[in-house]
Amino acid sequence: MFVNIDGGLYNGRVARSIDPTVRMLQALADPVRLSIVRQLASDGDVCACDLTCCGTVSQPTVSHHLRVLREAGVVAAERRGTWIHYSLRSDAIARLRALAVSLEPRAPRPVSELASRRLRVLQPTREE
Amino acid sequence: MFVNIDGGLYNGRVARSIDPTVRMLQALADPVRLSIVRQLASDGDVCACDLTCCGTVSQPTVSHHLRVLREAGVVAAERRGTWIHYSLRSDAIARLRALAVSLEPRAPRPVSELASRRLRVLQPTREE
DNA sequence: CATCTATATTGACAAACATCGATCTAATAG
DNA sequence: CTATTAGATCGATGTTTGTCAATATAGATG
Repeated sequence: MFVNIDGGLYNGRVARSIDPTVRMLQALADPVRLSIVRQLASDGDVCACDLTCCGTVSQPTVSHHLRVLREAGVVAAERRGTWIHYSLRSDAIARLRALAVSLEPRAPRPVSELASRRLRVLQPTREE
Repeated sequence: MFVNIDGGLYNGRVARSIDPTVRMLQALADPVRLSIVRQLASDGDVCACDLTCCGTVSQPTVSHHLRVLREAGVVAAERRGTWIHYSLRSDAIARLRALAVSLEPRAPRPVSELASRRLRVLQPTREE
């Protein structure tokens, strides 16, 4: 058992990732959950019953997906009487936007960063 | 067997999603793959060998992840002699950014959209 | 209290997935 | 052709995940 590339423990598989960005992406990376998130984005504040009745998945499945989204910090739940209203968390959206921006192509990096690439003394130098 | 919420076929589980955004999110939602993508974003153009040697996962595993990223349209591969260079696809990043923007809170929607919400004749009207 | 409705939880099951060792393929060098 | 190196593919394995039916919980209401 050793520490993995992302800090998670390795025991036959990568451990449940601690990186909040990965957790958010895992939560979004399901058709039903993304559909829920899109509905929350367009409606702002949605009762869980509105999500249950309109989909093709059962109520327990919707509840399960809402739990995944909640535990990943993507949605917030607020009880109002019998109903529970769900809404998107703005920090989650901010995190997603930050990821997109961080992956955007940048201006050429300083030489100091390039110098840290691994040496390849046993291989012919790559052109470029 | 019936059509699912996202158009995929249902046969005990949601079929492999056709939604390219979901495919992209599934590809990104893994610690090793996100780490690869981040390295590609910072280095611009990376030889697969540089990804193999620096991680804690084996070469076949890296190759597998690169395949997933390639098939999801996140990265592009280009052979240069013995090496294969990988780079981020700008359309994938654009898609990610578009998703983030589409989830951003908007100005209040026109009433016409609100009218499509389901009627709840058997329940007391919710305040709000 | 009993009843009803909205959600959550549990348990089970099959499909998908991440991982690795072993092997295969492709390109280059001698 | 042989040897070497970079990558991909295969097969097996254990884990995770999405799904549902059944059941439980929680608030409201009579």
